[in-house]
Amino acid sequence: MSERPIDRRRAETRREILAAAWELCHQEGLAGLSLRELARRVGMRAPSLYSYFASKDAIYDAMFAEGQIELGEHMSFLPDDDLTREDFRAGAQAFFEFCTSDPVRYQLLFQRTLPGFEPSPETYALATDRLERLETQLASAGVSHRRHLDLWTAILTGLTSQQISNDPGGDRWARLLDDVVDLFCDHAGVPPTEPSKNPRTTTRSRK
Amino acid sequence: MSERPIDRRRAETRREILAAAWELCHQEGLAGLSLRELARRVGMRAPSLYSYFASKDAIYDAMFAEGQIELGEHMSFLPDDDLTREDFRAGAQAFFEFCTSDPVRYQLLFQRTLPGFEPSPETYALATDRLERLETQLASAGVSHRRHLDLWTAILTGLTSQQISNDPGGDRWARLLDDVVDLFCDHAGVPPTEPSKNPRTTTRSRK
DNA sequence: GTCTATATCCAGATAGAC
DNA sequence: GTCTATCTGGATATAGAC
Repeated sequence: MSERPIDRRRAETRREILAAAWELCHQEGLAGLSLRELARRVGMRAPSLYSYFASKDAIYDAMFAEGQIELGEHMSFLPDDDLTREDFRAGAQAFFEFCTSDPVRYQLLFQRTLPGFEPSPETYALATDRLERLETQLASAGVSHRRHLDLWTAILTGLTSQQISNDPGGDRWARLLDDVVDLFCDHAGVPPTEPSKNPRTTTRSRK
Repeated sequence: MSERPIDRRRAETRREILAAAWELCHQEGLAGLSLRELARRVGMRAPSLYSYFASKDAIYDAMFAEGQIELGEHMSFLPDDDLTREDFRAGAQAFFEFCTSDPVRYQLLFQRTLPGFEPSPETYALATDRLERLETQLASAGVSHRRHLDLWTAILTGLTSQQISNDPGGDRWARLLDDVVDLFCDHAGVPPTEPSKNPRTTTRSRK
């Protein structure tokens, strides 16, 4: 289970390559990733990359996995049980911020735009695990219909993708977030937070 | 103003090339458009395409324009004045169907995923004209805040993109459409349609 | 005017020397 | 592990036949 020095070094080089790949994609677009240029940036020739990744798609796959893990960490502040309306608001804000802060990452994780690329089963499992956790969280707030889960994801990705496509760097859709969360919560039956109490320490009326 | 035969022929060949380009993109993905393969499919060699389009991006631009015009036609059944809640429902259904029926076209029109490609000003004007018409239509139903316009587009593109990305060919998000339209209309103050009257022939209570 | 042929450049990927 | 050399093939652009 412990890492040999050779594996540590190898993992470090992989990380270095991935960091350069992200930077390159930020500059040239997700599909603009070129192995020659990527290799140049880490002081290699293109064929040497194949010692670390089996193919260009394997690099995309590792980036996809990295993005999913980052998203999981970014959302990990949310409790698994007894979500309040405040948690919905904070969760929406966090997801929105995560996505809009890196449109290229958003494109890789949530849009299917790279011809021929599909995440590997192991990597895709990261995405489904995350969705299952969300399902659990919503259910803990009494939102247990798949319709409501689907509505929640549609609302969030809708605001997010509009913000990215039509007002990058701005807040035209960001400002709608709180209203939309309230709209959803009213619809899905998540009770309003009592303004006089602290939602994180109050006993909930729901059992 | 009238077309010379030579221009007619040229326009026809352009249309033929565009049709083949759409077919190729449907098969290989939007970014998978190859000029060699495109030329092969219309019985040409690649360089001959340059007699009809100045560049590959010019082909994308023409496809973008074509898509915008198709969308305009697809939505043209909607009146410009006095939209009812029924019109919102029908409009949402029509937009959703238009988008999900051709994910590649949706990607070209609404997502910014082709590195380096931007529609020309003339072509982009088709998109802004369409959005202005939508603005007018919403205003005619008393929905005149930009917040509501933005919410409407976010909701529609959210449901649409989720359907395309996560349940292509299915109806998982399509089934949410009517509920969401009602949610939006309640929020934006579009009055419910009286069930006993025909919304297209009834005198509206709103002036 | 439109075509074929060709030139240049760049892409992902592999073989094999070291 | 990293390199050079090379394969296949796409994108752009030009020359010149017809």
